[in-house]
Amino acid sequence: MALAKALGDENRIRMLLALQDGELCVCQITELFGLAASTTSKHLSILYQAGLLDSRKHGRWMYYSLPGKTAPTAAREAIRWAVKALAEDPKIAEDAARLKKVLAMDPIELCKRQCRS
Amino acid sequence: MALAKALGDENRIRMLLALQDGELCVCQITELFGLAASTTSKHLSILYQAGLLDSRKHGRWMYYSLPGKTAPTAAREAIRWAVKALAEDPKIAEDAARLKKVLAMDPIELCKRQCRS
DNA sequence: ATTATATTTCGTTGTGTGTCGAAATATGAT
DNA sequence: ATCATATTTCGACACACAACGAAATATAAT
Repeated sequence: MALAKALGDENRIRMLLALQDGELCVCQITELFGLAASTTSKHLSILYQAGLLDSRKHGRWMYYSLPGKTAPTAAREAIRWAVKALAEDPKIAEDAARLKKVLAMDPIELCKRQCRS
Repeated sequence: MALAKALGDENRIRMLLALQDGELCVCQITELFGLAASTTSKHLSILYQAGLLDSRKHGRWMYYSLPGKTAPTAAREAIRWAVKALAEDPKIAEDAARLKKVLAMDPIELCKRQCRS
């Protein structure tokens, strides 16, 4: 039931799908969606607690990613459904496009800096 | 996205799964969950608008059921996921048990009467 | 036509929760 | 040690929405 609830929020499900191409850190996702960092963190925490995300801490950066095979099958099936269900959604496509820009941003100069590696 | 939101409410997803064994009318679902009739109606309406339910009016009774093959595949996949994801959920099992009692109730005498046929 | 009943619509109320900013925590850099 | 930065936690607020009861609608029964 926590799964369904976690996926019930638009921003959360979009965050989940934004991770399809690999892990992102909180500040990247924050930049991507234009939310407060604390809000982003909360959403990611909810997804994580529902088993929908893996996390990895590296220095000050917290990376979230779609879970691997270790994840409970219920969570993996939920993700597979979400990916399929929203494959055509224009908002998801826009998110993907914006994500490219975020990934291309100069990691140093950024106020909301991109934090890769 | 409406799909995920519709499934994000606990009562709604339980109502959906309660329809696994066939159509039910609003008063039966109302009895099953102990909610106000108007609340039940609203939930069913939201599920219906998301494409997750079929409906059929027969006399004064409104029957809701899981959609057939005519339904959009997105909705059908959502239902398949929900059924699978909550197959083991104790609340769903309790709902199914209570449903049996509701179906066994005397259709005539019931205050919240069962309304079959 | 009138009455009874099933459902929906509407208005209201209360709770949940998404959002933010500020403070706290954690870690890296100087 | 001090400072900078990434994230989380906390408190407050606003808005969404689930719940109810009452009124409205629809249909059957008398």
